[in-house]
Amino acid sequence: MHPESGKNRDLCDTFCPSCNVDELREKVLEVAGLSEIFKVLGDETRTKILFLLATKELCVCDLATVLEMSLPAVSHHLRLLKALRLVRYRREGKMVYYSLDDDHILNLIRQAQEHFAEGQ
Amino acid sequence: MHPESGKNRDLCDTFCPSCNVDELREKVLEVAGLSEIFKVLGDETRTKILFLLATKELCVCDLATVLEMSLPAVSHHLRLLKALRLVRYRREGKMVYYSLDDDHILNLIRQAQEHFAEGQ
DNA sequence: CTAACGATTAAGCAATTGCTTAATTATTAA
DNA sequence: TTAATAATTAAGCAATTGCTTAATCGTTAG
Repeated sequence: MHPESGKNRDLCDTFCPSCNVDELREKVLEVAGLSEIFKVLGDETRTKILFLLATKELCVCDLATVLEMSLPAVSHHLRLLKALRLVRYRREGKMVYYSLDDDHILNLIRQAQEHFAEGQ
Repeated sequence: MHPESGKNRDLCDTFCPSCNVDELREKVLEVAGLSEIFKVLGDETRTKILFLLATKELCVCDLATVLEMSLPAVSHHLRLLKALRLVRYRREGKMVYYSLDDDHILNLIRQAQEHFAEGQ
């Protein structure tokens, strides 16, 4: 095998060029927890909801109509978005209006649109 | 109920303020298919892989070591990333080296980092 | 050739996800 | 109060996901 030259390697027998495992493990911590945001947007319905709410506030029923989905299904997604503080809600009589509570998430969507637009 | 004033509404009995369903359905098409990118990044391991490969090319075995995962598990993720043209690979002897094939995806990760950094 | 190693693939499984229907809550109108 | 409507919640289910182990492929060394 190879010497234990500060590389913590258990799998490969060979060395990779200038690869310090500890350093890389340290570095990868920068993106820890990040996927939670991406998971939210990983569902098409949720991206659509956020995108729609970015233009104006809408009630659950309207969202369901536009998205052609059942009311509980939409409500389920809104609950998640609410828990992550991405949307806020406002009750008005029998209806509950939702709106975007985090403009920053829109940048992510726009960035993805660019990515998508740039072919590949 | 309400008149069919070009609103295609099936669910609510009431009108929402200045809400044209057809228009919104049109608009929402802009984000259709977008969630595919987010789904990829929705898995922590994949985000980590992309982030690591952004710094330098690494073999599957090294990735497995750094991420403390089994080799097949990592290979599985790389296969997906390869299919989406996010990474490229290069065989060198017994080892296969992967590297980032799409710098644009890094912007998405950075943007998410900003989002994360800005509290909440 | 055979043996060893890195990587991939296959099969199977547990956990998660996103929906459904049904029941419940909140509000308003009669 | 009762009835109706918008929304939420609960329970259950099918599909998907991400892993595991085992088998296989590709390359190199002996």
